[in-house]
Amino acid sequence: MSYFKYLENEVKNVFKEKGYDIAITLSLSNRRDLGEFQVNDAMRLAKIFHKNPVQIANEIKEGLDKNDKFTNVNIAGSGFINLSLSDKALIEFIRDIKDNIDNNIDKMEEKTILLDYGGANVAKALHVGHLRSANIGEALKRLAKTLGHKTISDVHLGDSGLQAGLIVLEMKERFSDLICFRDDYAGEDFELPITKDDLKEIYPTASRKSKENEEFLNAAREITFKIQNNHLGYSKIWDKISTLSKEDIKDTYDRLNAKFDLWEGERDSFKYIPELLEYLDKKGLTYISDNATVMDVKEDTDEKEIPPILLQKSDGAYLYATTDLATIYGRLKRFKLDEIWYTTDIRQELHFTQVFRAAYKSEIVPQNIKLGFYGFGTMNGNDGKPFKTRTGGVMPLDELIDLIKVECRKRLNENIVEEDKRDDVSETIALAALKYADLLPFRATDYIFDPAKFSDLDGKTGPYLLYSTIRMRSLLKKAKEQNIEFNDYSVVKNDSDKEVILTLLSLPLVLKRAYDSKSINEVAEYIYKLTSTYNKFYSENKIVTEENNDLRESWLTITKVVYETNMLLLDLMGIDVPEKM
RNA sequence: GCGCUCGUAGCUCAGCUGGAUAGAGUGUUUGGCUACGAACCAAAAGGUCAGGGGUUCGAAUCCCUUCGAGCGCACCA
Repeated sequence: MSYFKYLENEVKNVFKEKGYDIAITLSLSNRRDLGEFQVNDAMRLAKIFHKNPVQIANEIKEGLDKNDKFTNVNIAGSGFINLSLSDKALIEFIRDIKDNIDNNIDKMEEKTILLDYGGANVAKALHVGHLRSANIGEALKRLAKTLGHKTISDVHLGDSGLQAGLIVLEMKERFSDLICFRDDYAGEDFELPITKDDLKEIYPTASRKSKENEEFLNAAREITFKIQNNHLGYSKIWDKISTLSKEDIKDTYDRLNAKFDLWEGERDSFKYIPELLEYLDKKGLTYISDNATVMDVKEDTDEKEIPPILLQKSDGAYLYATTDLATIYGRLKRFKLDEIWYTTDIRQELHFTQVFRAAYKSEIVPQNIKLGFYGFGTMNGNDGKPFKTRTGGVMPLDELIDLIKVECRKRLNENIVEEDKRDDVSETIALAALKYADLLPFRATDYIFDPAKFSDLDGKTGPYLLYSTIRMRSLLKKAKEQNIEFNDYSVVKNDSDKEVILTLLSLPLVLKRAYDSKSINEVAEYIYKLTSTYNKFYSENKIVTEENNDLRESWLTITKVVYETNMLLLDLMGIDVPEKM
C-alpha cells in the first residue's frame, strides 16, 4: 500500500471512530496557505447526519490532532478540514520508497486486457493521424501494466477494405502478365515487382483513379470482394503487398516505441466470419434488408436512434462492423480476457457502440467482459479542419519526426554529445518532444496540429523532462565519483524540498485518476509538476557540495527517488532517455 | 431533421464524479550562470470561465435556454 493511501486510511479511521463510517477523500490542498492537504467530507456528512459541518469538522480535528503524522490541523470556512504532514511522516514516506519506488504504486487486482490501437492501413504510409492512437494506446497499455495488469496489444491493421482492391487492380493494370493474374494460376510463388517506395505512390494513384473513373472503382470493389473470399491470385499478391508494407509500418511504430504483441489485421478475422454469421442467423438476430445482411442493436431505453449494423453488403462483401465483430469473436476464442480497450478516433464512437451492443446482444461477449471505447479527438490544422499539408495531402509521420529532429540537432550541446551519437540523440529528443506534446492534451478533445508546436523545445516539453532527468542522473553520478554515500533520508530542511516530497506522495492518486479516465494527460501533467518542483529545489540548493552530511545525504536520496520516478513515468509514456544531450 | 462533443489569459491547453482566491506552458516586460549541465530558475502584467436563467450553503463544473464551432447518423474504414 502506498503511503498516501495509508494516510488516507488514517484519516478515514478518525471519521470511523467518531461514528462516520464512510469513504472519504484526502486531496492536495488548493489553499496552501491553510495546509498541505484538505478533507471536504464534513460538509457532505452534515447533510446526511443533519449536523453542523463545522461541528463535525471539529470532532475530526480532535482525532487528527492525536496522530503524530499530521500537524497544523485547522478548520476553515463552512467546514473545510486542512492539515499538513509532520516531518516525521515525510521522513517515513521517503524511507518507505527510497529503495523501491514500486512502494509508491498501488497495484490493482490483476486483469487481462487486450488493447486494440494503431490501426495503420496496409499499403498506406502512416500519417500524423496515426500518432495519437499509437501514443495513447501504448501509454494506456504501459499504465495498465504498471498497475499490475496483464496486457495483450494488437495493431489491428486495416487490410481488408477497398484499398486492397484498388491496389491490386492498379498492380494488374501495370503488371498484367504477372503469373497471379492468369486464369490458370495455381498458387505458384513469384517475385513482387515493386519496392516499398513504389508502394507509397501506388495507393494515391489508384485512389485518384477511383474518384475519376467509376468503372475503375467498380472493378476495385469486385476485386476487394474476391480477396475477401480467398481468390487465389488476388489473395496471393495482396498477401505479398501486405508483408512488404508491414515492414514499413513496423519501422515507424518502432520509432514511436509502440510495441505490439500481435500484428494481426482485419483479414485475420475472416476465418471466423462464416461461423459468426451462421451463429447470428441461428439466434435469429440477423435479417435481410435491401439485399444486405443486417442486425438490430437498438434498445428500448434508447433516447437516440441507433441504426442497425450492416454485416454483409448487397454485393456480398463484408464491412468494418463485420470484421470488428469477428475479431472480438476470435479473440475470445483464443484468449481468456477480462477487458478489451479500443483507442481510435472519437468519430468512430457510434460504430463501436453498435459493435459492442451486437457483441453483448448475441452473447458472443458475456456481460462480465468489458468492452471499452476510449476515443481521441481529431487532429486539426490551423483552420479547424482535419490537418492537411500545404499541398493538400496528409503529412507522413516519418516526415514530421524528421522535421523535429532537425530542430533538436541544432540545439545539441556538441561539447557533451560525441559526434557519432548526435544523430541518435537528436532522434530520441525529437520523439520525446512529439510524444509528450501529443499526450499532454486531454484524450477526447480535438486539438490543433501545428508542426511548430511539436518543434517547441522549451518549457513544458519532452526535452525539458529529458534535460532535467539527465541532470539528476549526472548529479547522482558525480556523487558516486566522489564516493559520497547516501542511503538515508533524515532531515526536511526547507519549503522546496518539502514540495518535492509532497508531489512524490501524490503519485498514486494521479495513476489512479489516469487509469479511471483512461487519459494519460494526468500523468503528463504530473511528471512536469514533479520535475519543475525538483528543478526549483535544485536551483535553490547546492546538493553535492552541501557541508552538512545529513542534509547532503537526504538531498541526494530525494534526487534518486525523483530520478527513478521520472524514468518510470517517461517509460510509461513510451519516451526514451538519452545518456546525454 | 435526429444525436454527440466543444466554447476558460494574446496563442496552445489543463481544471468538469460541485468546494475556499480559476491554473500551466508560450508570448510580452524584467532579474539571475568564470556552471552540482541556463533546453534552467525567479518576478510582473494578462480572465465578466461564450451570453442568459435555474438548482445549491457553495457552480468553470449539474440542469434549461440562446448564440457560435466541430463531428456522427447502413452498403468507406
